[in-house]
Amino acid sequence: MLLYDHKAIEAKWQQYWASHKTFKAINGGNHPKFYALDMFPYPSGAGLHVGHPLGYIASDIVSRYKRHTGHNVLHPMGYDSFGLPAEQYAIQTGQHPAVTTRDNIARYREQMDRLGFSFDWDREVRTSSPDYYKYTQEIFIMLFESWYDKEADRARPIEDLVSRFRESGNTNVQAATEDDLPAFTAEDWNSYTQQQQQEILLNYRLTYLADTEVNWCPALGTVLANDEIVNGVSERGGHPVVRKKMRQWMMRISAFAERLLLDLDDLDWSASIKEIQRNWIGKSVGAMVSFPLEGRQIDVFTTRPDTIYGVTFMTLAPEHELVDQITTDAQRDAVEAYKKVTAARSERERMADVKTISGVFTGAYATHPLSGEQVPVWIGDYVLAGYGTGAVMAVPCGDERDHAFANYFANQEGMPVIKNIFEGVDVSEEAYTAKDETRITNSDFLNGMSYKEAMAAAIAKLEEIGAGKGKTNYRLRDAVFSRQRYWGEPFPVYYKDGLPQMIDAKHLPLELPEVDEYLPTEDGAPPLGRATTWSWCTEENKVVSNDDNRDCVYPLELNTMPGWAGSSWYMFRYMDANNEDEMFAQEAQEYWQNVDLYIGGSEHATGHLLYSRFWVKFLYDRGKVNVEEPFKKMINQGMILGESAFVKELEVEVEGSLEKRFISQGVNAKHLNIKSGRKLHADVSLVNAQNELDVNGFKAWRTDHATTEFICNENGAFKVSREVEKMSKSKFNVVNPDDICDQYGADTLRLYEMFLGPLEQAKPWNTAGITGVYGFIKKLWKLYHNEDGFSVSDQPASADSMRTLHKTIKKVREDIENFSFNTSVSSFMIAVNELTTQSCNSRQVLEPLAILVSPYAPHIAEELWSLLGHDESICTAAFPEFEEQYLVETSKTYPISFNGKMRFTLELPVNASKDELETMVLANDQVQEQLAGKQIRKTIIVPGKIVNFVIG
RNA sequence: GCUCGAGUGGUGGAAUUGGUAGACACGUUGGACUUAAAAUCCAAUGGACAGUAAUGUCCGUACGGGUUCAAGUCCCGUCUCGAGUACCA
Repeated sequence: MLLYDHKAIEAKWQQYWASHKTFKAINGGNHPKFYALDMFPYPSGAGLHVGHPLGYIASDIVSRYKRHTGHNVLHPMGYDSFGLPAEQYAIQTGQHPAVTTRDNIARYREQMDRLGFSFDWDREVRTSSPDYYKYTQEIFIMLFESWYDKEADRARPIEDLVSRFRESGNTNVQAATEDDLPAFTAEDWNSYTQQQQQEILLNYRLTYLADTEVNWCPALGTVLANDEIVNGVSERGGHPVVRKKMRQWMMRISAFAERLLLDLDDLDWSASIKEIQRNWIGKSVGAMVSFPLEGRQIDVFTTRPDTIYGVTFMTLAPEHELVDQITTDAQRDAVEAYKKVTAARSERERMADVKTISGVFTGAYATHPLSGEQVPVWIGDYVLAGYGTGAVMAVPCGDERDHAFANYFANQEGMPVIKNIFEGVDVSEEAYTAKDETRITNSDFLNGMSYKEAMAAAIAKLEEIGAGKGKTNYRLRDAVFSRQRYWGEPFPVYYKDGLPQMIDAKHLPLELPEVDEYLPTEDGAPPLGRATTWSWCTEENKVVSNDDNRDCVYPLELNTMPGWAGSSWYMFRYMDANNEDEMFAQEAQEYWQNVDLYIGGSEHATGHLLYSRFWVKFLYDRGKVNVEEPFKKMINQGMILGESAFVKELEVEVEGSLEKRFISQGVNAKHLNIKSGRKLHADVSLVNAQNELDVNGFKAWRTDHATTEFICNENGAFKVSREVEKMSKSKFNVVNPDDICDQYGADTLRLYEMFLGPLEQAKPWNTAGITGVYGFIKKLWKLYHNEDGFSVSDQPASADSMRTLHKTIKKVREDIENFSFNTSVSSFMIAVNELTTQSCNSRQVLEPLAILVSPYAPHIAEELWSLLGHDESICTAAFPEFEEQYLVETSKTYPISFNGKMRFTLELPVNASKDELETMVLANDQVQEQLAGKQIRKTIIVPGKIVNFVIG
């Protein structure tokens, strides 16, 4: 084979790897383990574009490198195959989502197989497969049967809690629950009915049913989690979202807030993702303070108890439950009117418009717990019902929002003059929000204290008089876990007397029922409400018809689980993917531990990456796994952007009537009578590297524009304009990896994707640039061939060639360790260019070179390896070791600078001392020339680096 | 608004601890081969100025300052872009 035929070579080796199971990972053995994981894809109908494989290529390079360096590598792939698009498609076409999903997966698989990934496909998982989701259901049951012990700071079995209740009631139990659960004694507990006991336990379980304000998306017919909403509309589809009260399954992730925050420190993740998670968890340390009011009390959370004497008024959220009770008759009409107005404003309006200040005085006065003063109580929508207690103590001198509110309502009834408690600070114009630079004044016992001292003293005093206590608040809310959808995991739950009951894990999976349509029922129940066989028989332990009237038959839950359920634990399933008896064997997990390298997009920062950390901590507490974090190191690959092509369309007036014209980029349009213009996307496949449009192709594609006249440039070509945008079908700028593989091959595509730039950066795709790496591959091939065919000599290589080789070994090893793949590709190019110049065809160099490139371009490497006479796959070859001796040089090219400016270079002995260097350099003619009689004021010589003269 | 990150040729991007800015590619231009095209190969390519030329000088890493023998790299200020967040008390 003289010519490099990428199609034949790549097909041959892909087949070889598949039939030999080259990448099958074994659990155990003497080699150190390495677990490289990609975020598994949702198999969409559009297939892969060139942006998708970027991360897969990077993880594949690392995986192949780790195999070469003697690691046992786990590198699996699977599909996050429950999700909305398949269901939307089902609604439109009636095709079962399972069918759509299966077809899409087949296409993804085909595309991935062409790229030569070293996945162990025997471990594939699909979240929508009952073999998999039965364990997702099992974890749900485990969560239901657990509570969070704050004292031990971990999750525990619920039986444990029950026995505590039986012995001593709930007064000594510190559990993560909603606030203010009524206290009961052991006698109380034991006197409760089964039903009452279950209702109480529901308040403690890690997954529980609750009536909560949820984000309801009418267009999608489902609720959405906070992280599924972007700018007040749904992340998918951009539909409006409204608040609605619904009974939903919730996940008590808030119990884990502190651990989720703390353990971030030890993760090798990007600073930005960690920061996003920190903000999302939103820890704030402060105090709860109670303000009595006519036998009731208003509780507030504040991060600034040091400013307690600066309280000028209080503000409640309009939805606050006390509002109706405390409002005076005189203010009632105004308060009612305001409540009406704010309730009508959608969440989105409220968010978009944060500048408008609004509020109403309730007429009520609370009592300041320390000073005893009367403090007017207002309502205002700048206070959020959902955070803290839904009420604030307003300190205008130290808080901008309070200051703005006080200013806006200054001189009105119920708005006193702003109290100032900061020494020597003027707060008449704006609030003083700095903490550390002043002392407290006008504050009784806090006078003269700093922020820190006053914080501690105020909390101590409040605790002493029973008016408050130190408290830490988190922004992180419990997660809504119910979705009113069809294509998700069914809950293993049936209802008996309105109380949820778990199906025993041994009867799982509870498989999705068939439905006639994938829409909600007429009375608004989720799609599962359409199933006629969707009841649970507790005697037969199976799903039975809804018509079954026996006493042992109960209705099943109609909601399904959200997309993040299956993806929260899949990294463990890969460790023992075909286990039919349990989710994974303990030994398998103990062997593989957790993921050493996780590669995926940063868009999952507050969804998948937070929820999976939560589930892993839970599984750890319950002894299922021995690690607390799923992903030790993570890299977030940047998006590959598309280069869209645009055709400019003008509307011109010709003899009194309006006509359309397409005009080429760079053509002067002054002679036309232009009325308006716009640009249309042109499919990038119709545009060549010179930005010239295939006009006939365009006309055939956009038949609606077939008759429009094209105004071409002087060469008769029609040029489009280019713009970088997100790669997507709707922008007609999608580049398909299959096309690239056909034309250039997978090795070239892999190299080119890496060559584009640093993995983590977003960058535009430009197919034209691929010829550079394609040329490299061909030059690499030629190194091993002469006119007659394969030809490698057994003669030792020259010193130059050995230097080139070892320089490259060093660089590539460093680059892979640092995930700097783009610079490796450059150094391969340099190596091949140099070896070509050196006419090197020595086995001594070409054999290790094949191994060096094999993680990046595995097909050509395998082919060369086999041509070199090896029977085994190159994957088993040891990665070349770098040997310093080949890089040792006798001389070094020194830059000689004058006043910091490099003037020329000199070859000087590498081992010369400072003094020797100085003597040699000064003896040089060029130096004397540069000096031109000027004096040397200072000489800086750094051996191995530089020589610099300061002259003048 | 706040938080984080980033600004280097026409383009993607290189550049250990401060030590020869622009590696490697793309594109462009010129040339070779060819009836022609493609492919391939060779040469030039940050800008300005001077010179027939080899070459030399000056300016250049968003902008303005500073530290240093020496700054893309360190410090201060400004601007722009991107990401996250959005009244979180």
